[in-house]
Amino acid sequence: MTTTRFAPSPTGYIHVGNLRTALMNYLIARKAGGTFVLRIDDTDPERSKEEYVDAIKADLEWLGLHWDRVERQSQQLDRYAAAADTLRANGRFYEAFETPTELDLKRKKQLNMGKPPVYDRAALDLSDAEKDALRAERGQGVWRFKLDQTRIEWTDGILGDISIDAASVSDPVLIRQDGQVLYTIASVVDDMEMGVTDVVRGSDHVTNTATQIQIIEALGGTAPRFAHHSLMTGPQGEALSKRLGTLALRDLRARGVEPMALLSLMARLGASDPVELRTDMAALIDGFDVSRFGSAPTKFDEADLFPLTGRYLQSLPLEAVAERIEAIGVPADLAPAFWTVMRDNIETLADLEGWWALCRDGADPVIEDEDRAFVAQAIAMLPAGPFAPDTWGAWTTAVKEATGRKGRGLFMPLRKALTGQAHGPDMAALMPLLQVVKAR
RNA sequence: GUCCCGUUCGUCUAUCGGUUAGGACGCCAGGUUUUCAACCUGGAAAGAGGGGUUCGAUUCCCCUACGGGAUGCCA
Repeated sequence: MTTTRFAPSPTGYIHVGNLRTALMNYLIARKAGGTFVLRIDDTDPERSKEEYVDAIKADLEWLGLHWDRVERQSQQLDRYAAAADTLRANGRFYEAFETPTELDLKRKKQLNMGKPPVYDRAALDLSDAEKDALRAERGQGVWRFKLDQTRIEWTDGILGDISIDAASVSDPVLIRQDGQVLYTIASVVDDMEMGVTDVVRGSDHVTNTATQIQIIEALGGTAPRFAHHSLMTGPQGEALSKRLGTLALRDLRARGVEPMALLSLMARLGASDPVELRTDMAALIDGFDVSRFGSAPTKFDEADLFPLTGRYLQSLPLEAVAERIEAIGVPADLAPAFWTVMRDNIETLADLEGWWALCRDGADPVIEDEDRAFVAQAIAMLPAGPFAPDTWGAWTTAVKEATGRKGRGLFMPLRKALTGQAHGPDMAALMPLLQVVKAR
């Protein structure tokens, strides 16, 4: 049975980058009829905050990415300790005593000599007496996993065949000096115990995967399938991390982005399938295939979200937005007509307010110099309100006969005089909603 | 520095050595609509650079450049 997981650490709000990972895992699980686990990676008590746990859940729920199970790493600490014992028993775990400063110095030296900054395994040569002495002097050491220095290979669901030389990677620290268990082992233990079959995450984890494969094997497990999607960049190819501040899900939500618009983009961007609006999750699940994603960095442009949002809104019936329309002050009797007219002309629901203000208060007319006389004459012919659905047709026909104008030259000046804009809803349908004509 | 991955129209991408290099979105132009939008038709638009291998390279190999990632007692 397919089991996937989304494993955010509650150290901030989730953003579009996280969402891509979450969504892929969600869609894979749903498509296979499997299980989608939400795992809160809160092993770091310093940075993890409860506030963010709640925020992450709220964001996922807003999008409709419902999880089947939720787990917290902070409640699995005994399992990690047990795994550490296994590694010790296997001879794959060793204690090291270098201070962060010493390690930093070693790395700099290696770099200067043009060598890769890989931990030199000096601790492996320590005798028991030396360890005792160091422990007495410095306290507990850190525990490192002893990599088997061969090439680590796997077939990645997106990247294809990957091969990494373990000798080019430092033996990972799995337990800190203060005893805190680190992500690398916690993640592996959880994936094994939760029966995760498919690990889909960002390509920033590729090197982790190499070491984790060895850890899994050392613990007697079998590696799951891995797939690493590319990371996104901004529209210019710049690292997205610089702009992530404005790309949190809650910011996008505040800016009026609709969940299905966001999901439609994220589920296809970077894949060979066209990005088009899907109005429900089933349609998204249906065409999803992680192997169709490319491995090159993907440019993400938040501007793409708004046309999709607009198209989504067009598909909504009045009931879906009735509350919002009432909230901006549209009388109940006008609401159906208002929504029918406006939904084709908005990008986000926030745009409705402007249109309602225009209907309620009228718009400052925009009149070109050469149209001044024409508009004055036409406005004089405009019947008194309230307007009916046939007002526009009757009025423009009369104006046409009186002035000889026709086509665009007839309608555009009138549109601009009444709405102050060159673009907007169908005038015939808009007229009954217009309460005030400032051009009078 | 070292390691991993990458680079095809503006964007996301297709192409398992031989194609007029295809599609989608966007853009432009016509058409339709008595206005806006929508829609229809058409159009412009791409293989980073240099070497190989081959009858033939976007495709395979090498180098260079550029981009992203990794190189933590973060995740």
